[in-house]
Amino acid sequence: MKKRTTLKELAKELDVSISTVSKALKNSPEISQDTIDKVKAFAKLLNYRPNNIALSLKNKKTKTIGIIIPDIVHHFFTKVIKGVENYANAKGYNVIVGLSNESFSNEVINMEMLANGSIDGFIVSMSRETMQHQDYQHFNETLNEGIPLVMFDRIVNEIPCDKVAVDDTKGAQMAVKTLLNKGAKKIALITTKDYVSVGRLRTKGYIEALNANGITPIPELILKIDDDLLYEDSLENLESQIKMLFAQHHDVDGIFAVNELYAVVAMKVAKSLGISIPEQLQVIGFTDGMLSKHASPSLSTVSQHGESMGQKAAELLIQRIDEYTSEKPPQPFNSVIITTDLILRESTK
Amino acid sequence: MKKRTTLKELAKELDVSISTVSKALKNSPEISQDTIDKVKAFAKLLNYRPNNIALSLKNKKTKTIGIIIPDIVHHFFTKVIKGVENYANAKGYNVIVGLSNESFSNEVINMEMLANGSIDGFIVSMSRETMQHQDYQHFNETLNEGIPLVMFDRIVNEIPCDKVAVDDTKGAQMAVKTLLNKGAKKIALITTKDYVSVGRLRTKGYIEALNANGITPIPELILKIDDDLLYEDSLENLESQIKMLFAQHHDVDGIFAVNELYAVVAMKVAKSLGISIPEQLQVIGFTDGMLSKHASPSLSTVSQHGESMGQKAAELLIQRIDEYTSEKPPQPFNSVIITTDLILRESTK
DNA sequence: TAATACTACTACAACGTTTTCGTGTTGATA
DNA sequence: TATCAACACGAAAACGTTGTAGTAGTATTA
Repeated sequence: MKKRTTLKELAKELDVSISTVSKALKNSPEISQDTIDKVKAFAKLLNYRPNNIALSLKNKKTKTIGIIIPDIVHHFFTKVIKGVENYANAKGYNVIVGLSNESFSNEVINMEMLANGSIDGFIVSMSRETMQHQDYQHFNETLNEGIPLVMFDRIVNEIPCDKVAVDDTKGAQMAVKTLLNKGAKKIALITTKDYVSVGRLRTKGYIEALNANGITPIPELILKIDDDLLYEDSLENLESQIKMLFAQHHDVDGIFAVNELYAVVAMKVAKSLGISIPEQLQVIGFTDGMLSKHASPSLSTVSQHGESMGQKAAELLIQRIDEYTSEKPPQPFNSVIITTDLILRESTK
Repeated sequence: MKKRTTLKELAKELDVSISTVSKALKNSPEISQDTIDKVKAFAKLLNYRPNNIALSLKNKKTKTIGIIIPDIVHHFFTKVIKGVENYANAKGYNVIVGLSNESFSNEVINMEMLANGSIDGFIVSMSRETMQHQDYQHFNETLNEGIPLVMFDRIVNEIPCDKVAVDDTKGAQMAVKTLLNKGAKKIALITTKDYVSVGRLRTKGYIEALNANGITPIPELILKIDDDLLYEDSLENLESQIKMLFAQHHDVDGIFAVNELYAVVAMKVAKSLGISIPEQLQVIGFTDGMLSKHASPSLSTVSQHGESMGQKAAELLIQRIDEYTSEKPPQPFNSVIITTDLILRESTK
């Protein structure tokens, strides 16, 4: 196990100064071609590679961005990470991932752990708890310290930063409108509690689409699921609520769910009750993940283009980092909307 | 936008030396309580936090580990990351993610990008291309530079390092044995090409289980899928191969697939052919992901415990990092096997 | 009262770079 | 033969820390 080669070592061996070595490796015109060749050859021999940490310290930039997400076992976030990685890597940046596990304190701790010089900027999707508490102090502190921040998906207006989101309302509208067009008369909604911004916005889209078609939304058809503990385990609660819905409203012939899991579970319950899809019941979900694609019947869904979101977020962030370091006049903050697409599969007629 | 506070600034304002400030913040007995209190109060006021990069440079350790995986849009890897993150964070480490996208050169580039001082160690699952080329030079170089490395899941004996893997062969054996016990007589296998180590090992388990029960494996029943381009898109190839299998062997009553996607697709094809599951055909997959849980019928599967793998890998790596820095006598390399569990659901009787 | 021992600090080197500002040697010019 | 570029290189500061090795000034001891 050898130690890493440093400029100092090269200098000593070649009997020149550190400066000379450094300049030679950068093809400085100050250095004779002879020396350049010698230094380079020797550097190659010893497999010299500049120490990134030293460079970070000197340049005051780490070429690393931090992405903080609530959950990594989740197709959508995974796609976003992929988009971020792709763009960031192409720009010479590394990506460091922090998981909040939907917990406020984890989010804060994670950000503090990184905001000590380890990263040049953040890409964040808030934890559920943060949305609930509406405590955005850690974001503002980060911004005050001069660390740029881009929020995505779960965004909130109070924070002055760049944002990337999906047109949740419009996507939901489109989905519900499509169900109506395909003949559904009584459409139920399975959504989250209102503090989840995306759930709230998609609910809004659902209601607007109904209103636009002269249908008065029926509160009983709107299931607001509290998925505090849900996610991986204990879907029973969800299943039983859906069962009750079907029991009380046997004429429901359309379901719009704000994520693919809810939609798939709804289909499962429906099938177990002998309801045929899409003949008797049409279903559309949100987020185009593995589940939608491989469910049976496969699920029509609103695609969020997570990878594009990640790319855009990374682009905005790196742009902002450049702006900060170049002391350019600050640009106004961007709010980019990634448009959704409706992907029709077997769960709709 | 303020700049970050440094020791120097604190020192100047308080009219003491930098050393005094540094020591005061660390409660050094060299410093009077009076000064300590003053320094701390002022530091809090200015929201001082030590610069991590400077510390990394000084201590020659970054408290960061790099994890290189072939694909992040994949439940298993995602679970592993979660496990790594949890353990690493608890130990004060950050996790930086590199994606190879199953490409050899991406893997090499990614590792080189990080092996310049940015990280203290690697956790790696090889790309498919790397397995194919059998070119492990970049791993060995990394090790030679004194950067510890832990491989997981897709491992290979040639590399002298710690390893964490699943008992692929045994897990497959168990699955096939279970199918046999549940009455299956003619069991097909859907696996990968042999250069994928886990596919090869699971195939081995399949064959051994059959042999142990006095059944001679039939080559035609073994589908070796070339998923070079597959994954996200173009499942048609896979579907048509499975269709052909059923056409030629209508009496197949069991399927073991080396991942959940293959299993789910197999079920889909079977259902489309009017084959009932689990009555006429029983199916078991590998990897307990979202698909298995929410497929219909839900899929019996061999659970890999990705999170445990990640935890264990992180544990081994951090242990090794500590060993390297403390100049302790080197311990022999560990090869940890995470045992699999068979989770029985609706796709088996 | 001089030697000694604390106390409470400060100076400085070091980690590995880059970069600015010298500086000594050539060769050409007046 | 002085003067001055041009050339090729070196010294040193800087990035923000930490820790070792001083060093004043005061208090204790012989």
